[in-house]
Amino acid sequence: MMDVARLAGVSHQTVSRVLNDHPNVRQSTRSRVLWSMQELGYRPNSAARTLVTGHSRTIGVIGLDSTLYGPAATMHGVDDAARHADYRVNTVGLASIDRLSVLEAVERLATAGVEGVVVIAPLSSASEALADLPTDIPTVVVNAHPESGIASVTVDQADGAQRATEHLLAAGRGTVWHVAGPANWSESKGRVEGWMRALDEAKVDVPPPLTGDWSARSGYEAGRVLARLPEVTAVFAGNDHMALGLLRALHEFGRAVPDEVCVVGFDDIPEAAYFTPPLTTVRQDFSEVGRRCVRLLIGQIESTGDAAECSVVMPELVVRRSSTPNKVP
Amino acid sequence: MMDVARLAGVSHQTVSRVLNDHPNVRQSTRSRVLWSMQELGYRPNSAARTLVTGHSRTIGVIGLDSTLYGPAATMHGVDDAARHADYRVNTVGLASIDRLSVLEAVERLATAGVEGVVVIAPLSSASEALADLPTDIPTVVVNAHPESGIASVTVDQADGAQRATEHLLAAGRGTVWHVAGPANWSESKGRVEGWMRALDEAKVDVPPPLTGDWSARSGYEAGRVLARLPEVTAVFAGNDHMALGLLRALHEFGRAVPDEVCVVGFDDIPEAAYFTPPLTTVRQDFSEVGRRCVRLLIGQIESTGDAAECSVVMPELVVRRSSTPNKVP
DNA sequence: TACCGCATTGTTAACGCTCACACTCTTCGG
DNA sequence: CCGAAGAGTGTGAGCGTTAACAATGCGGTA
Repeated sequence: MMDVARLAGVSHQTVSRVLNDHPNVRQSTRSRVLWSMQELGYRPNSAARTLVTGHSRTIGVIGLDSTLYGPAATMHGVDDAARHADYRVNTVGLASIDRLSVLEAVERLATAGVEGVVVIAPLSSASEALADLPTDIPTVVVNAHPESGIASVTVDQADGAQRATEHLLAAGRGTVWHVAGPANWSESKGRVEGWMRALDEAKVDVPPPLTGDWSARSGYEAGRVLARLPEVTAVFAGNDHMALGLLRALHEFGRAVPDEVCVVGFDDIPEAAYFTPPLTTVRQDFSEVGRRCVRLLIGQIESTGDAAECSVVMPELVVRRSSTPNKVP
Repeated sequence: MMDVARLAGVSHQTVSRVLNDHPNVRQSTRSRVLWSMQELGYRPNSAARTLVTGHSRTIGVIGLDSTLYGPAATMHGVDDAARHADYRVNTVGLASIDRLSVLEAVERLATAGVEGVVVIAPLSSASEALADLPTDIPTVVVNAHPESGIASVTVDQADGAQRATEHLLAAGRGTVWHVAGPANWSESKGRVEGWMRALDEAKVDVPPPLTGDWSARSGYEAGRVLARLPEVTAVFAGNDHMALGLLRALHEFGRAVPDEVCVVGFDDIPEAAYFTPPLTTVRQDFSEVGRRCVRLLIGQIESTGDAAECSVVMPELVVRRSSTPNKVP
């Protein structure tokens, strides 16, 4: 910086002013400084700036070490929004999903000097771990439990699940079975809740839900059970990957989809439209979730705000072949 | 830090020594300092440390703003390896794929003070952009062209493609068609190359390859073309998602897989085993790729090394139902 | 006893930047 | 023609840490 100043014939402070777009710099001086910076290939040192201002312009993201579509898509939304707000993004993948590991991840980021944290790990354990966190650092959690009192952006899982279930009920085939996600995910809970609500309102029996782990494999396992029960005519899968496994199992057992069994998924992954048959599902706008996280977080950071705001994104039912039979069995 | 020193009755330098595990600190002093840190909830300031040491212990990752499985999985490998090496990870998603945007991303990271960059954006444009980069910052590129002379970790795409094609040829049905990935991806090129090599060696005709964009949609489009050509009996898809679309199209046109048409994909995404029918594919160990990237990069960083090393990971053919017909047509 | 060597600790000066303040030079109204 | 306001610029301090060197105290050896 001194070099730039010398070359431009000004003081280091003037260079700093140019760097920070201060108004009181003469145009000619400004361009001379700019030119010098160019000439010398000068790059401001962010560590020094952070040290003196106390602001790192960096947010941390805690993500799951998985390749699940939802978290990855949300991550991109976060990254994009942060870039536009001129913030850097520091990621930490969670080694395991217990609260200790969440705490450790937060600690890592805190030491790295982030100004806020977005948690894309919608596990109960994460929310709990965060609840009794040193509150000295702004935090936004994706799909946190509303009661937890932390700022969060949530997709209304229950609403989506309810609509999916109602859609299946509308086929008039009786009750709807459910392959749920892991019990410790808040998403799972919301979806189970919405599914039950729809069944209750329609006054039909609530069959016992099966539980998977979001993977196609687990959907397949569940499918092998369901396929053998002749009374199963409609299944709401907790996500699209499990729906894929389910479709596979039904196919193997010769149960035609959608003519014998209707299936609905959740997420609307890009491939869902190309399943056999194309999958009816509930779309979540993940990148919007990511963007809102950043907006909320930066709000908290820059206004020294408190307000544990919550933002809710509504999902949308996308009807495809897997739930629209031609003939009634 | 001063506070900690005062509470422990030592100088700030001794605190620093404890922090950095210097040998010459008496055990009793060390624990007293440690206790003070605990007591005061002290956290070292990484900006200050970076400023004085000149090392940020941060690496940058340039990724594609996509939810493709490969890049996401590689990213996790990088994140994991970096964490274990006690480096932080700064991500930047690429807004678009032109060279300007790559350069801009590198510039962002450089300003953020990263000590090295991993590029997970295996586009020709990325490699080119990187080739004429200010070489003042260590860089490792995933699947860069070997000729480019940059350090990289590559999966031997051509080998995988060749083996996939040979596997299809072994069914004895004549030539193998190919749905390639986008032309500007180095992966695509390698896979096309391997496919052609296999056909050449078997002395069979090389049909014109179709080109997709990795998405299931594009595979479906290609499938609608291929399904109508009765001479098509074996197809090698550039990745699993396109294979999925392909399967869908073949199904719609009543072409049985694998009995009429054999299909092989590439990547072995977790869902591939649950396609209808389960997909034969070529597995890439993405997290290994990520881990090696970090190892190479840290090697470059810490040894002030030059050595544009290249590391090659071999893919593996995974045979499933989609390429193993019962009856010969 | 005198002195060397080592373990342990303290002191001072950077690192590159921004902030607060001081200073100079215009410009303009009275 | 003088003084005040304000634009434009420079000076010095300090952000929290580590590196280099200096200083202290202890045990052992000549």
